[in-house]
Amino acid sequence: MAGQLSLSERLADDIMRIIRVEGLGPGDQLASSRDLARRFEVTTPTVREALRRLEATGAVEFRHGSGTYVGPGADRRLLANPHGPAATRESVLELVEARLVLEPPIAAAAARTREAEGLRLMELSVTNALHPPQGDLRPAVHFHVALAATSGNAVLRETVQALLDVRARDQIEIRHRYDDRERDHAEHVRLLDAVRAGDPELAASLTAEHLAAIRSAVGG
Amino acid sequence: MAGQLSLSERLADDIMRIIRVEGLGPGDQLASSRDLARRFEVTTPTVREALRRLEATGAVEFRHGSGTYVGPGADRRLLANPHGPAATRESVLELVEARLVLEPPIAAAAARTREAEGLRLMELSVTNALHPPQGDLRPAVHFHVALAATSGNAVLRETVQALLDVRARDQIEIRHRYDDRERDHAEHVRLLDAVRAGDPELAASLTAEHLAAIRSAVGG
DNA sequence: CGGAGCGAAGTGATTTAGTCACTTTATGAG
DNA sequence: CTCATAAAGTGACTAAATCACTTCGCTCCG
Repeated sequence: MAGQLSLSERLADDIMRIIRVEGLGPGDQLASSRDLARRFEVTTPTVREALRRLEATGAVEFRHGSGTYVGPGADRRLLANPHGPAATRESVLELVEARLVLEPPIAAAAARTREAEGLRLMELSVTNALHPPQGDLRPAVHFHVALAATSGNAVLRETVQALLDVRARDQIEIRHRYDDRERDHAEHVRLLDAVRAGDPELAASLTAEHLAAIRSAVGG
Repeated sequence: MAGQLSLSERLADDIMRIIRVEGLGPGDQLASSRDLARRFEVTTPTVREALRRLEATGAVEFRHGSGTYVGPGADRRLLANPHGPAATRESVLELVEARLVLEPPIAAAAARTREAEGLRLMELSVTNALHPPQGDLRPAVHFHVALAATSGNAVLRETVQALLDVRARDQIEIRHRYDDRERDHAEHVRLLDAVRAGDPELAASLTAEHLAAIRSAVGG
């Protein structure tokens, strides 16, 4: 009753092990399907099944004609379901209300820890919002993710990232409902100041206000 | 620059659509690979790639020789990465600390809402902890998930579920470090009472204490 | 009548072999 | 030097089998 793992599941784990021992990060190219097939002594369709599993979790990305590459998500523990249910008015509201519960304490934790790299990302996100870099193809770190990162806890960062990824799937139809960039920016600046000042209560309450505004805009 | 989705990605979405329009839930059997291949006019390896994607997210499960079945996770928006990084002492601690930030406010929300079905699950979980049902194959709902469900917000429930799924992957090696079932049970009972009484502050602080105990046991 | 065992049918698991489509890069003509 | 083009490498997908496992009905024996 032990090895209940399917071949493609073990294969996927083996491929992740390769990625980790070789220290590959997002954007790095992986060995070709044929190479992997030879290396593990299986056929290419089998390798492809394993890679599809990893693709679903954002661990790898396919580029037709070019190769397979390491994706974001390779080292994340939490993910948004890429095949999750479609958005409804209720589900969008439910998501905002969940963020209203979860993100204020995260902001408070960030104001306590003030992790350096997270602070840098918050500043970067705030400035980029005004001067969107043109030739820059960097993944445009989201402010709330940077805020969570400032807590110094990667699980909290990944949680916020996953919540925003869920929103991203929904937002295609919702975007126009609440897209007040200027107000967003102003609130982000105040939030950044509160974190810089090391004021957990203020950071939490500002986050709550910010999300409450979004909630009412979305139809709460 | 529109349809950048791979065939297996679209196929996976189509299969999820079938599951939803036919109202299939966890445990229900899906059409066979060959049937799906015929229906979508592709070959079986292609269908299998799509199903592997869904398997990775817990949306479907394969049973060799029997069929393909709908899994838990089919309707979840948040997931634990099945191919996430291996557990370390630091990562386990980081996970507990994240829960310490996230779960107290969830407990408070539960004490405010007191959703009926969630309360029932909490009671079930508490009683089952003492009298483990023998012939029962139900997925043994975890107390903290039931607590989150009592908030009435499915995103909060899925968040806690995902966090616990991450722990489950790690816990294989850690289980023996903190397995004080009796103490757990006692704290769960008190927590249930606080929620029943509609006391958000007490529910939050009890949750914080509970998780802090786990943290120090794990080596904080 | 009832249970044990056989076996066929259905299913997933994997292979083999090949074709097509796309991208990148090197080459060579202008 | 520039640009078109050929070549090589890659993923995408097909086609047709074979193997392994599960299930279930049926028969046969008790």
